[in-house]
Amino acid sequence: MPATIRDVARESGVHISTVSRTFSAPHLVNPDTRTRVLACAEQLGYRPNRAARALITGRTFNVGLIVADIANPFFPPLIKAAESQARQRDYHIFVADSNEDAAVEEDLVRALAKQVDGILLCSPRMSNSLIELLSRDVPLVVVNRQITGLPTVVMDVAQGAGLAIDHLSGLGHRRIGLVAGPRGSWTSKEIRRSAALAARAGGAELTVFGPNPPTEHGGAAVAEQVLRSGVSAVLAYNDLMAIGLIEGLHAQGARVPADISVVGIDDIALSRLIHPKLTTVATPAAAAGRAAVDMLLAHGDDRRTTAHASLQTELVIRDSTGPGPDPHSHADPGNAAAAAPEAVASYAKE
Amino acid sequence: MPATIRDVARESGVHISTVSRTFSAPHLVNPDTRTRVLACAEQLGYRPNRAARALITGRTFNVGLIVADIANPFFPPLIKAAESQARQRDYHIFVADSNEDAAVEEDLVRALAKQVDGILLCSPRMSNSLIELLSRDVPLVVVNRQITGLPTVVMDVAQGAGLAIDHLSGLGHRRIGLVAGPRGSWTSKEIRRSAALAARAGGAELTVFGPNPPTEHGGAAVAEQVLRSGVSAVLAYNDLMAIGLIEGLHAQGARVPADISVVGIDDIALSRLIHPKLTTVATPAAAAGRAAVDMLLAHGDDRRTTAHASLQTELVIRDSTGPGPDPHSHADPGNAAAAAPEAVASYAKE
DNA sequence: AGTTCTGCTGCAAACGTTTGCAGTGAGGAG
DNA sequence: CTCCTCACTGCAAACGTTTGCAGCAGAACT
Repeated sequence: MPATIRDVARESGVHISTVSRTFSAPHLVNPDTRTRVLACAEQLGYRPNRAARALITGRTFNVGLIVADIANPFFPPLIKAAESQARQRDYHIFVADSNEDAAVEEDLVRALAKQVDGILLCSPRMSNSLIELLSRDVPLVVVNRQITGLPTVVMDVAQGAGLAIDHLSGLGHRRIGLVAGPRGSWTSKEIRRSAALAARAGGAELTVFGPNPPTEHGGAAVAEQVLRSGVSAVLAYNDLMAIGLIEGLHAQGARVPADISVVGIDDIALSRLIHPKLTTVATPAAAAGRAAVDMLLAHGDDRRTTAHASLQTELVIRDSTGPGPDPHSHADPGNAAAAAPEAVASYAKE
Repeated sequence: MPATIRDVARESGVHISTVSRTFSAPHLVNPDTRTRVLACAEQLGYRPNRAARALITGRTFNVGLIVADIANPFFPPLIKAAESQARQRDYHIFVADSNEDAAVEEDLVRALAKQVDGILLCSPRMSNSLIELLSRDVPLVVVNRQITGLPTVVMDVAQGAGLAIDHLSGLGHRRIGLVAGPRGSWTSKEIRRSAALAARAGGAELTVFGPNPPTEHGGAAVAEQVLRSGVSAVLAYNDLMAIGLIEGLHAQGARVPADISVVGIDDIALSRLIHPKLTTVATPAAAAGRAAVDMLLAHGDDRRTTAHASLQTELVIRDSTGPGPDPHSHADPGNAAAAAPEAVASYAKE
């Protein structure tokens, strides 16, 4: 029913190849012919069939975008930026949600592979080796994970976590908790690594809780354990967890930041809206989305270019952090000792 | 480079048509042959090329999903549900963001039309007539707008707005404000219509502010005007605006709900996390996403089925609403009179 | 004048599938 | 034994493009 290239050809009295060239290689056709063809096309409402084009050129002008959880407010700005950037280049974006599940993620990559020119893998939960394997089938750009040999875009969350810990130890906190993210997360490992370093440098002790689901609920669930452990400040894997944690702490009767300080990571819109306003590490999600699309598309034909982009993060100090406890009245050491094994146990788990 | 149907045929010693049937009409091929073909396909990593399939069948197994703003937390749950529902039926979803712009929206529909089997138009900003026009090119399901002659899924926000106003007038509020949404929004009109009705029934006066951009910022921007108008309670077009409004009111020194009550619409995750917890009308976004996909896909070949789904909403009373002002000490009537023209003016605008 | 070049256009093969039709052989009915 | 049916499989056309090649006219050289 819709007009095809043949209809336009017939109407404008030229061969279909000329019509084709009018669209895909305008400089090869006589200006007069071109305007005539364009007029007919316009009048017939002709739009090239992308499936047919894809069939022969092998390029679909689509890109896939796989995220762990669309409902996590960290992702929408990234998706939005990627979509807009892609659209500017006449690309469209398939968005898929892996539900934080590595197996689903793999399925999605495989399913999408045939109908896209490349895939943006955001905060993947798969193993590196699987990702490398899949990248042989379809161009991949990995966001929020460093993998040598593949193009990647990461937020320098290690730097950010370091700043956060420095901030806390600077406020006098000597026992700091880290609420880890989900199991497969590279970011979570990075944060832990960097936080541990910074804690040591600042003369503080770091206790790790997790892994946990990276949601508000995941944060709330660990609140009691955090409180029992006797830490006076906590860095959470992301804002959502930090917010959940604060809720949980309030529910347990603790005050933030008077009794315990909390720092998040991401700086989602939400973190300015809760009470207390969240101190957090701002990550440039939109910039990452744009960079990833650029990288995928620049990439072009020469597959083996493996660029790496590392985006700066920034500590945003708001109201959820305050001075550490008075050194003479701090928590019962027995309690503290009890907490240590937990930390070790969860450390070993991942 | 990737395996084609021909490779599988050669490997398993059958004709390509048999391979094709193995996948698209398994009952037509001998079980033995089928298993052999499947084995070869598996081994070669064969996946049918959807573009080629689309070319001949005319079905792409893709659907488009256009929203006004991905970053609006109302949409992600809807998108997530739609994506999941679609994936269950082996469909994939193109997500696009119109930036609240009707012209962009039209472009997106046109661009997507050729490569999807149908489009979900969520909270469109286009005119009804344009939507009807476009629906001749591509099957459309409209979400959050009632259009006769097209399949639609709406949240019964009129009912919800009525409940909200009843709640407020029940609390003794006699002068209620309505912070309207964006210009092209059907939902905003519905809310206004229903709120006006309910206000009259409850013996309250309704003052309309807007239209406004449906964002936190849009809500904050109108705070001062709301305060000056002397209303003691406000219903906002959505939670985001309600939250922005509360921020704005706080900034002006007003307390919520002591000085002024605020009700939102949507019940986004956020509304439970701010302080005070927001009283709001819960809309079933995920259910709407699923219903819309079902409708589009059930639709199938017989184009002219125009189902309508109307999803129940529900008032969730939290902490941002409280009793109305003491009748003897209410706002300066001169002030109130000054506010009325504003309302009328903005009413006429849309 | 002959030759080459240039700018444009047509021809036809190809991309990887699906699908109506025709062909095959085996088994059952008469 | 013959004929019909049935279950399966092969054949080839089609879907709407792109693109290498060839053709053709006229312009610009020699």
